[in-house]
Amino acid sequence: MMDTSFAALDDTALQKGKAWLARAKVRPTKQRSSLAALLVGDGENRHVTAEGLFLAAKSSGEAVSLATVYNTLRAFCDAGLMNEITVDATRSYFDTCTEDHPHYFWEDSQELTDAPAGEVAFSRLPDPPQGSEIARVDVVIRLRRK
Amino acid sequence: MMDTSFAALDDTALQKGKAWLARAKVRPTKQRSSLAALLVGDGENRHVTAEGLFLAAKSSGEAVSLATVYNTLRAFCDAGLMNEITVDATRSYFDTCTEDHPHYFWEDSQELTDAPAGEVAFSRLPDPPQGSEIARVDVVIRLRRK
DNA sequence: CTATGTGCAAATCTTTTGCAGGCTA
DNA sequence: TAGCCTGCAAAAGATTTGCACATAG
Repeated sequence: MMDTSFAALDDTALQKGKAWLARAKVRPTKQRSSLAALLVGDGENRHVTAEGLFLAAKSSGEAVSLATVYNTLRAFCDAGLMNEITVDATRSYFDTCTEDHPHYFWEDSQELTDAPAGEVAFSRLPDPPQGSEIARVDVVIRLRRK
Repeated sequence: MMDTSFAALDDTALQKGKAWLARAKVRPTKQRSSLAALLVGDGENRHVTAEGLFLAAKSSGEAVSLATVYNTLRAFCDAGLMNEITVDATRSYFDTCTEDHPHYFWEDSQELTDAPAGEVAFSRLPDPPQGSEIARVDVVIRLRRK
């Protein structure tokens, strides 16, 4: 249910986190820097729920309130640093990769991961109905344990 | 936000609704028959939210409680009569078409509709990771007014 | 008649918000 | 210093559940 593999919260990770915030002109408060470090401190893409990130912060020793985690994830999305992915009607997932790419959703563990790059392609896409344009195409490959 | 075009609740629609329930061996109570008539009474596919169906029932004169609408939609899904579609983290949508097909999601009106049949095709799909199989591939084309 | 469904209200769960105090630029 | 940020608790929505009553087969 939660992504347990977060970046370690060391100085290197903190620097990377702060650089990430600076790139989007997001003010680096203590809480935001910690969360950023957990998210991008090791250069990996992450798919998190608010609850998962909250628990990760807590167990890494950084006390951040759940409300702040929500507000911060929202702020990161508004700043273009993350994307919200809709795969489950009851929970929001946030992705540190902001490009439009396909996902695997593991129905057993409720985990969200990237589908292998370049392995999904459309051969046909409809023209958008008149007066509209395609904002994004979400592809979620739902996996079930066999 | 809600689908306002529901089938009229006349005798023909009721018969169709009851037949639909019978096909899946779902007990045709008064409320279920009414909701089924609204959903499939005219043979069209429908994409509804619980709230939307609840309001449609109410304005067609059939008093059904919101809790029952939720329970009923859940029951229809369990019986294989409908599918839940995840497009919005805050609301659940239900589709009377149970085949795996792509959708348009109109971001302005929050409406969900079918994308034109046959207009979406994959040229490549990844092999499912070992030990897993693909349960479904959700494709949601998000549209924005231009 | 018996199992199942219904309605209401209350509970639950996720996410947002108001406000007083804290911290960054 | 001024304005944005944080934390807490409370609010807000969507959905589910407990329980007494109703009803289909």
